[in-house]
Amino acid sequence: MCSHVEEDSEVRRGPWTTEEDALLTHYIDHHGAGRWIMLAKCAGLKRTGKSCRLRWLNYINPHVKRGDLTLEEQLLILELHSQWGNRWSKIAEHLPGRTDNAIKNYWLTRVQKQTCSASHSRDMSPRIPECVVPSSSTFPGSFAAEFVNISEEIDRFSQHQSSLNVHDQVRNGSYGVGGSGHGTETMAVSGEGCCWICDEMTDGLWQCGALEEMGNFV
DNA sequence: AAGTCAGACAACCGCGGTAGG
DNA sequence: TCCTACCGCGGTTGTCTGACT
Repeated sequence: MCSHVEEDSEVRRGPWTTEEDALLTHYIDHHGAGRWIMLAKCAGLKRTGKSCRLRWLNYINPHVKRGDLTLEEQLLILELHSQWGNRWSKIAEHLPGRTDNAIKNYWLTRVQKQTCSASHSRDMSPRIPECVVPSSSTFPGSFAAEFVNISEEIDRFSQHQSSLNVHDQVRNGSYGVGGSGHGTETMAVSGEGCCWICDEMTDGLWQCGALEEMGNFV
């Protein structure tokens, strides 16, 4: 069954080489994925089964989508994280082609960092973020009136993201989405005092506090 | 041009769950 | 029921690369 068992017990670590990638790809093409410990031996790789599995799932697998996360994906991650917490594999199930590792990295390097920098600039007490309270200049009309338009904004999002259940979260008070009135941004507010701006121009997701610090949001 | 730093992401480690003997 | 091997997940660390001085 396995004609390529290496006697050498030395285990390689660190970055994968193109030769190793080729060996792994070739073996999986012919025998399929799974049985990783056996696979590692039979493919002639001086790697652990775990390492092979990780390399396949996170990098070599042709279904893995690479490159920047889209605005829709970023929003979806936000929503799913509020629902599942750090259950990265669970979150990844809803983002075809994205791996749990990639989502985790995205969250830790982008989202969490922004949240931290924003919270450090203020006291840590729970509060309604300033950005959801409309000032007369930036949010004409009453606070209530602003939220009347939320459903329209959600519908806009739903056109792009039929899988989102933002409607439900807004109803139960854990999530809010409202338009800024400028046509290119949409605001999402979590129930934990966290506020996000989706900028369709830059295809990015901004945390209110971070934006305020940058002077772009008053 | 060289050195330093920070961000992004790939890879490893440890733990818990599960299936099979 | 216990033991062992294996798998998958989440947290953490390591490495690379580009920006900045």
